[in-house]
Amino acid sequence: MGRSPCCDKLGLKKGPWTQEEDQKLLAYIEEHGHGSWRSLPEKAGLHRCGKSCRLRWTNYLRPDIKRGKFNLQEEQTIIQLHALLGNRWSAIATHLPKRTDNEIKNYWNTHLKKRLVKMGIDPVTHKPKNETPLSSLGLSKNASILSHMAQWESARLEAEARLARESKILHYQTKPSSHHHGFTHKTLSTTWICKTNQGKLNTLTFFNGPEQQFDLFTSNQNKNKSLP
DNA sequence: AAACTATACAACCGCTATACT
DNA sequence: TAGTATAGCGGTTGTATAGTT
Repeated sequence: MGRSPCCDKLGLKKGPWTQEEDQKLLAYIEEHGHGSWRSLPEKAGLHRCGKSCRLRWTNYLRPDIKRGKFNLQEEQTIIQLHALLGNRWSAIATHLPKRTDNEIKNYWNTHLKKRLVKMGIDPVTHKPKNETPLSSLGLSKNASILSHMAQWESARLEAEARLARESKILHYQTKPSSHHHGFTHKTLSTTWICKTNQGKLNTLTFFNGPEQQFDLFTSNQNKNKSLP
């Protein structure tokens, strides 16, 4: 309900962090842990609000963060998970160890989204933008894209229905720990069969946890699943 | 070399959910 | 039970840098 007023206080610094500030924050957390973020800045000798400190820590200073370029595998994972989850960056981040939701979100917005648009795929729906009939398209490239999209759409719809059912079950079985999206991604561990538009069957293993294998589309006819 | 534009990403804002009193 | 503080989330903005004219 109540919103933190900490950032509104006068005299608190905003904008890019300096090395000195980073060091102060790091040193404090290494020694004491972050504890209450609200009281941390004063204790650490920083003229920042607690929220700013928390973001700096979680998105940049945390030692278990992998920085630098995303590799192909990571890119594919993001695209695939985005097709299923939409802009649920924190949920996507749980399947990319050492990457932050902020980093993934930025990478999606600056790289991947544009790439899909270039390919003629709507980055929101993950469907081809213009519903041009197959026959009028250059088949080789577009057909594989459309095939890919059809498979994903099929899986996505199946997943949505499944998750809707599971979330109800989980609601009774456990107290949901995650936030407003209504279900706990981390607790789901499911493999099921989904049917593509071509009537083929795929197995889909879903969200076993960050350190376990994320294995979508294990059937043979889906070797073309990867996007360039 | 300077001005302008595009890109990348760090950081902030405002919201909701949850924990606590 | 209601009110408040805090954490976490996604959207958006600001700024530094690279590229182009």
